[in-house]
Amino acid sequence: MLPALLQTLGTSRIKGAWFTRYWKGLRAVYGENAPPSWARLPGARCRAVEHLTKLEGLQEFEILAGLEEGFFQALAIASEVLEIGAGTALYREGEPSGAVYFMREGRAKLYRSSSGQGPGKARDQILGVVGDGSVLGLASALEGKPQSQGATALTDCVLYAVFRDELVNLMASYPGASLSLARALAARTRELEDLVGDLVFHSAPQRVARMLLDLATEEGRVTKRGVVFQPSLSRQEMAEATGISREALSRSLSRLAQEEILDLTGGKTITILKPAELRART
Amino acid sequence: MLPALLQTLGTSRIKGAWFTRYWKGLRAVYGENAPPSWARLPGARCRAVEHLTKLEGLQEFEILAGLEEGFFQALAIASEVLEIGAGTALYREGEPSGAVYFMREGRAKLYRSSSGQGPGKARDQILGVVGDGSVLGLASALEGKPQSQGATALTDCVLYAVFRDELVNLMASYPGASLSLARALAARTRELEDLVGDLVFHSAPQRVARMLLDLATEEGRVTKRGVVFQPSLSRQEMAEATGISREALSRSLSRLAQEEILDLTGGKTITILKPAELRART
DNA sequence: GACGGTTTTTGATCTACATCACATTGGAAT
DNA sequence: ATTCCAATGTGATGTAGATCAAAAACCGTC
Repeated sequence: MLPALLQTLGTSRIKGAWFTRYWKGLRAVYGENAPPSWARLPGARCRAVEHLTKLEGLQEFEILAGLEEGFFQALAIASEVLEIGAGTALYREGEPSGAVYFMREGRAKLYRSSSGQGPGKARDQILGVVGDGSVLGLASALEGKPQSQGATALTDCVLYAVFRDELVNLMASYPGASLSLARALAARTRELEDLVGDLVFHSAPQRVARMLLDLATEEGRVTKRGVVFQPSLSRQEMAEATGISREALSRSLSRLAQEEILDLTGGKTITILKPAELRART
Repeated sequence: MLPALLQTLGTSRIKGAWFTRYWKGLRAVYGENAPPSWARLPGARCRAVEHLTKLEGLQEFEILAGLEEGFFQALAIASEVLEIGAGTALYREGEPSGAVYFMREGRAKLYRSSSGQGPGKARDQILGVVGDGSVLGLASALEGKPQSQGATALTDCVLYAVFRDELVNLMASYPGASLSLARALAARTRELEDLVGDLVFHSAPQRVARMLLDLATEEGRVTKRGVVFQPSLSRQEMAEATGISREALSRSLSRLAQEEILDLTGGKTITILKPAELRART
């Protein structure tokens, strides 16, 4: 591979070179040695927690189940407990990857922004909504590249934050941990593939139906009338998760309400009256 | 989380439950213990290769660079050298994950199919085109789930095949290997995120331009007239990679040729006459 | 309660792209 | 060459969903 080729095409063989540009921009803001990500989170409180409490908390993570005692001890020492309020950005796209976060409690959205020209024109695409027990920022941390996605808390969250380098060191010492975290990454690739498939193969109403079912699965509870839930996503965000415009989402929902598949009259709460019917629309 | 909820919604909290259905179908065909994937590849030749040769070959993989001698020894013992012809399906979506493949030589496409009703209606979406030095089927192998994607050789390929379980064992013994492979997975998630971003943020002509640049970066060479290459993808496949219809792709290309950005008169070869201009269309 | 601002809904229009139908090309087989 | 078949190109048409514009609902504040 000749450098001439890359120069002529203006591309780079290393995928995501695009981010490097971003990163350079951010280095200008944050300086060469970026401060630990959470040190500059506006809504964050870094809580001092006893070692034993941290240890117990970490051992509850399903993805870490079965790992050696020594690993948990080390991870507890390396991690800080972090509390952030709903709406706080945990990290932004293009920012240097400083830490990895284990979500103990709360929900967050992972998203990507279009570098859309002109202010007010930028669009977001939600890549996933994650809850208790997930790992955030792992991929970028392993690659040692800037964040490929943004993460924002949808509800108040409690997280364990671990510095990138410390996690990598831990992974190098505890093979089981690497394997578990690799599995977590594998699960994310599958979810992303699902997303791609959904986007290209299904129509907007179908995607809306699926999105509702997914949300309800995570956030709903069964009642006599159907499945009731208060979505953690605004309509705008639902549209971003579905990959359509806010207006189109609104119309889809109205349509489903009109057909008495949904009940939207409850203010912020949504009731799925006919789950089977909704599923059939997938 | 109540089972009642899952049952009412007809969903599953475990993402990708969909594949389990596929898998069950395939078990009916292949039986409970599926034969090693490559044993039933029609166009495959399993070549007996000396240990030392395998060892050297494996050590050339960039993603494995710097790992311990012992790991390479073990991997060489565990792996088989496989040759498959252009067009051979390495594995299919939904098939039980039997092995992981290290691509030594050749190019392959990773894709997902729509479960489109009715024959002749099924569509494919190409998730990526990979070349020398890539790992195929790793994510599904780690998850221990059926393949979430299909892989088909675009050119004749030489691969090292390793049984799923053997690779997992190796990873558990050599932490460095887990870490390296986790990095490979991280890179794939980034590429998938790029794909999602591309699909939702950019128009068809923009995606075509990017696809051409990406292909040319991998397969092109610089000449006086511009960058020349023989795409490993057919027009149909280019369309699938871009997420548009074959007709739309054709029109896009014609348009670019008309504007003298491309030269398509060379039969199967494409010449990018004005790389900068093409890049500007991104 | 009335008020201002944000978020959501509804309506009307416009367009990019899919789809269908058919023409053309190009390459393998003979 | 000639024939055949698959792959590709082009033209005409329809439509899903974006976009623009404006009304309506919601929400906190006074």
